[in-house]
Amino acid sequence: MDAQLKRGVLDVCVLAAIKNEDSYGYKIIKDLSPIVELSESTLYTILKRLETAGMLVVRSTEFEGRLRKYYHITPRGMQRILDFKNEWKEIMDIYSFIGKED
Amino acid sequence: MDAQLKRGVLDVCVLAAIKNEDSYGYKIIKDLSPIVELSESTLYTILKRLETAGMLVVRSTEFEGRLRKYYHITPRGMQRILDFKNEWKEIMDIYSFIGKED
DNA sequence: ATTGATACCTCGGTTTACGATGTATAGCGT
DNA sequence: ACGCTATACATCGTAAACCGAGGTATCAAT
Repeated sequence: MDAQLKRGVLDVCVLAAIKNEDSYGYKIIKDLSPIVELSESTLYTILKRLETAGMLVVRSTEFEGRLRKYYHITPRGMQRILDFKNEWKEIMDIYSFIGKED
Repeated sequence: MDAQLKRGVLDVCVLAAIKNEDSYGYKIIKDLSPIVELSESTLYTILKRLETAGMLVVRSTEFEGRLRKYYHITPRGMQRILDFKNEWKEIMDIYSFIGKED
């Protein structure tokens, strides 16, 4: 999928990936891979960004000798998802316009 | 609408705006404004980009003393629209994923 | 004469996806 | 013992692209 098209949706995808159950970086990538491909460098950048924005909180744990950071969505993060859904109507209007009069 | 969300769709919007009838910069902005807001600086950047990519061709004319550059879509530009429509399924999958299990 | 609409364009800032690269542990096959 | 793969984190530099601010110019209306 085109990199430009991902902008604006990747953030929300990551939030959606942790919405129902806390998750960690490596697992988020695996879970999202059937839906959207994203690299590790991109994911960790997004996670840092969302944390700074207060849309998720981090809890560092140790799992089988390896560091594992669990991410938990905040109310602000949930709101971000709702905002995106409200914006979806506009996206659909754009699609209708593009497909008009073939 | 969020600037990031526009990426990847604005190009196609501009192509769609000239798809059925040749148009010029100022008019394209007016025609698109109900669908997507975009600034002049953005539009002219996009037009130059699409021209370089061979997706449209330009014809300069004079209209009531003012310069007016008409843009005409090429087969490659039409193909770009088709490609976008094929990518739409992936976008819908993303939306389904985000809305899943509320 | 001044304002607003029409019509074009450029520059710099900011955001963001991604490849390349680095660190470290655990487990498996040879 | 050694290498490879999977797991799991992180940083850096690059390129793409939207936009505000600013610039130029014509024409109509006040």
